[in-house]
Amino acid sequence: MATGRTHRPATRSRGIPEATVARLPLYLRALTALSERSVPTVSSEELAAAAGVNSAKLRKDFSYLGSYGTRGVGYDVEYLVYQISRELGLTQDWPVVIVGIGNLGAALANYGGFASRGFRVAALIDADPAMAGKPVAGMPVQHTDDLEKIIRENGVSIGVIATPAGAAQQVSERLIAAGVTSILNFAPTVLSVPDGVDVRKVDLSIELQILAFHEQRKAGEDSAAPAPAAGAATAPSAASAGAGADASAVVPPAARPASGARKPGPEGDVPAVMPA
Amino acid sequence: MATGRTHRPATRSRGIPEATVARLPLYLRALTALSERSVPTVSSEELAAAAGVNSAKLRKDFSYLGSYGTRGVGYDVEYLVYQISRELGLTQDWPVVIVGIGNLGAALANYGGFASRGFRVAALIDADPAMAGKPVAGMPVQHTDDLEKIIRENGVSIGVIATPAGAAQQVSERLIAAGVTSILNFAPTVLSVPDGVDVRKVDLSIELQILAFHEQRKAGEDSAAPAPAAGAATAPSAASAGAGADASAVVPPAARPASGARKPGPEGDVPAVMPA
DNA sequence: GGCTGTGAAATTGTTCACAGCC
DNA sequence: GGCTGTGAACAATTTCACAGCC
Repeated sequence: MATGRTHRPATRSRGIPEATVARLPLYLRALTALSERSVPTVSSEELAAAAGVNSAKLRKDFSYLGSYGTRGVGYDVEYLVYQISRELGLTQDWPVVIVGIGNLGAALANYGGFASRGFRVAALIDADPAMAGKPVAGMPVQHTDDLEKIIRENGVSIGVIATPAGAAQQVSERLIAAGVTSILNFAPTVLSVPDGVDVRKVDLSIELQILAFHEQRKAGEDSAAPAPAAGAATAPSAASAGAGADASAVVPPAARPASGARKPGPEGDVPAVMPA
Repeated sequence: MATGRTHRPATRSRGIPEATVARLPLYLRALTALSERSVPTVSSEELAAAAGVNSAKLRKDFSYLGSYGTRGVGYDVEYLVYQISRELGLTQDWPVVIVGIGNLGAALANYGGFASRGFRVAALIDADPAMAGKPVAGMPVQHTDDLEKIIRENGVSIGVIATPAGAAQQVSERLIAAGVTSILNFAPTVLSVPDGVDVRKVDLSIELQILAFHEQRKAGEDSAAPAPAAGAATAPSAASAGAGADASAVVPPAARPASGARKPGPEGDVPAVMPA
């Protein structure tokens, strides 16, 4: 799931499966909430419910970390918080830089969820000279020229990229050259990075597209015909969005590129809605 | 991967595996870029590189959609753009609402990636009366009181939640009651929703935690001792972050809760760095 | 009696490798 | 000759179900 040229079996890391690692932060969040309410112990069933998974999976996950529970009783909340934190590496301080202080970058800088884990925003970096020195989230924005210096002086190994897509690859190269080995990428581009560098992607529109896929299927189940949306009326005509949607959006090509008739698409080839 | 009480085999949807669905938006993005450069055809190898996957996987993925390529030649870009768009349901207009117009909500409202797919931000909603009427991304923020009305009048079936964690569950209930059946949740909470409602989560700090996990392992490989970070000096002491990190963060509990000696953690139990 | 820890089974996802077509 | 489409092998993940301990 992490990108990066992961050629090694990926989970050579130390036995803990990737899927489990991806859930540890979920468990940690649920446990932290319990800890704040001074709950001393939880059963796998309760904790699983709080984390939104099923209990068998949770127990299996924890079994990769060690035997931290007590049969007949459950798990000690504080102890487990600590063990998971340690496993995730959150018992140490992780300075991060955020590059690209637009709307999203500023939102990230202000996001409390970082600081409350072991992450410390060490610097905000932007290419716009007009931004330099302006305070965002109580911290002056610094110019890209100083990127390498900032990385090195702060011992940063994790970088967050929130630049426009066009700048992301170059920014990632500079980050990596300066010593960063993990990147969280919000720009909608595939970064190509050398071996040994981890990249994780968050793409907001991808998530929406996945929802749309399922949403469409739901509509198809209700009635036989693939009806438009769930709600009723309106739909203010003109398929292209209000503001400046690039007109290229979705145009049904004549038919198949070459050759004549083929088997139609899996569900019948008729476009449900077709812009005129 | 989608949350929601997915009890059905999940991929009863129409044969297309979830993992494939999750990659379609990636392919679509790469194809759109090619289309803009007027590239007529691509091979699975080229397209795979552009999308950041390997070609076997891409071909397998496409084979679930149908036989849209031409042996010896490759795929017709325009045709494939259309087929994937249709499969994802992007040939229709999807009005979405964003609830919670803080930093993140505003960033989402301004994010161009939505409009350029089939998504149209139909309304911005916030609970703060002071926000009401204020323009964000060229659109007046509306008050939560009108949530149900807005949903119904616009036929919205997809909602985006960018509220604080405490408000998220209640907002989701109101959205669902008003007709929303898919939710993209940015609040760091597990939403519990009825069957038939899809939830996808994006949690910024979770991604960072996963990176930290791998980062920690890397450090361990370099030298025998688990060295701090990659870079060199600094690390401005004081483990807790600058601003208002909740002091409860990470406290190593005395030892095991009950009983005496146990097998130590998988990697040896000594905490790498321990706040004094 | 209640609940964890874990082998074994079932399911899902990925990669290989090659037949089939242009 | 080049490249897609796909069965078959392989790998990862999830779920089951129950032995083992408190």
